Amino acid sequence: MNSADRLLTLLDLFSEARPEWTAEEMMAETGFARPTLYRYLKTLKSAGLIASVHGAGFTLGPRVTELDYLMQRADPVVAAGRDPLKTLAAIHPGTAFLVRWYGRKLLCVASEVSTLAPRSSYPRGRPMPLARGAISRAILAYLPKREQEAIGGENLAEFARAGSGETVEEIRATLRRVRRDGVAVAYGEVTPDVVGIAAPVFDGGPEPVAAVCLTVEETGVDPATLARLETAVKRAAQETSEVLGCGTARQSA
Amino acid sequence: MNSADRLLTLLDLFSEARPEWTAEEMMAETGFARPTLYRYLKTLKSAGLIASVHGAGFTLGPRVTELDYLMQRADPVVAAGRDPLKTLAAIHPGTAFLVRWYGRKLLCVASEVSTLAPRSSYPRGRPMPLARGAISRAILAYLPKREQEAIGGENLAEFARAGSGETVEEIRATLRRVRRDGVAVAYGEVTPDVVGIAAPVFDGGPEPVAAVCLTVEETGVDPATLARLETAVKRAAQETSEVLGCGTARQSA
DNA sequence: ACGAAAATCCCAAATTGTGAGATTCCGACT
DNA sequence: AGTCGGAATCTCACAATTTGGGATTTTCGT
Repeated sequence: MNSADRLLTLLDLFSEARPEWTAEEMMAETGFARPTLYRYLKTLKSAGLIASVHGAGFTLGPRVTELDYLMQRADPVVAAGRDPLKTLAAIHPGTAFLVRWYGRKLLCVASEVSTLAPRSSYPRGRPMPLARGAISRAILAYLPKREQEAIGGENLAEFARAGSGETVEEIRATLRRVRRDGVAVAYGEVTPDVVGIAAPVFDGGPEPVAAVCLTVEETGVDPATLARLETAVKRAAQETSEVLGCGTARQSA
Repeated sequence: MNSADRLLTLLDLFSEARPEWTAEEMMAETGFARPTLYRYLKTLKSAGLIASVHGAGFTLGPRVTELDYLMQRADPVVAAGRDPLKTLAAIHPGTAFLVRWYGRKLLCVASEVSTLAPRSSYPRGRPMPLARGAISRAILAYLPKREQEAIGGENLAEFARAGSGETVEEIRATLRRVRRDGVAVAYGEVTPDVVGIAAPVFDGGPEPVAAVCLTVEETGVDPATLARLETAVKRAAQETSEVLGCGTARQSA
């Protein structure tokens, strides 16, 4: 681990429970010597990634907000999903949102709310679980076997709890069904009393880059309605993929 | 400039116009040797600040989004301003938003929309101009003389264009009036046909940490309404300050 | 399986980073 | 306004870490 890596580990200190750190606390936590720590802090501060708050302490800085704003505005996936999400949300009261796949991580990146009292919210930046919920399955179903096995093996307990299978092979069987249907459905796996319906988004490459998800209240979703919503979610995902320059073929591949 | 500083300059390459860079392009732009560049990229990638996209190229990475989410959720200013913003937006159709002051930069951090067809939007991360508009004056009015002079001197042309004064002394006179009133008003300085009304937020320290701003359509805002809105904005800013643990005394100091 | 581009490795030279302690700076008090 | 205390920076000797040209390996796409 080189000097730059060490410097960047300072960013990992900040958490929701502990968003503010003094230099002394950082020294204790990281073991860096005083001048070294201050050199690192100076570098991060001049880059705007951290800011010193009045009094004594450091927090994450404005550059983080700026960069995320930039990312959001320049993200072709967000742009492509905007209209499909709006259309989708208008079909049924609930929340329609877009979740990007980052290799080993799922993050909400955009959402449209069409109910006055949403059960849960899915704002940009909210992490979604990797091993349960409709989104998880909608993405994993389209990953190569090797990755499915790796992720399955590392999260067996969570997959089992969600009812996706007790073994890697069972999990893969569940994922094959999702792939056949082109859509995943989950009942209260992420939020109680909420049904999640998700389908993958492609940008031309072999792996999905995101998923479109619609969450609605579980009460009053009869099989016919569910079927209608599944179709709508698939269509939204497909429209998004097409804007990203992906032929429809990939979707069913 | 040390190695870590150079590494972080890579983040500055990304812009809305150019959100994706190949390694070759980065080498050409920065002058880093190939192995050096790849070492830097590896470091940033393992920190999640950049991601390599399928094909060939790099973009900003998921950690940026995660960190901003964290920042937003842990930000006491955002939390303190939530209810006051909602209340404020309900008073008149328009947009009520909160702008944080970061030393030399103003960034929107939260907003509430109460009109169906907003003239402009003020999403988290949007930068606001430093030298024109109600927000600018609401913040600058409460900075120490030295900083007012520095910022005034560096942006004379922009202040003049906004009608805030042709010289540093004139600008300071404008700011004194804002300070006396406790609120700043601007007619179409940032967005045409929109009136901005802003007041500063304090957290107990001597300098403001943010401003509350309300923007409404210029047409149909008679003097009486304006006076009512000014009072409402001041109250929202004051309420926010009080939640942050600042006595009301500071506001008029 | 093959070829091209992308990413990593190797290693000698030397630039840069490190850290203990002293010092300066800045803000908070009276 | 003056003084105190903690926060941030400086100094400098030592050496560890970074650098980069070129070769090599890996990873895709076809």
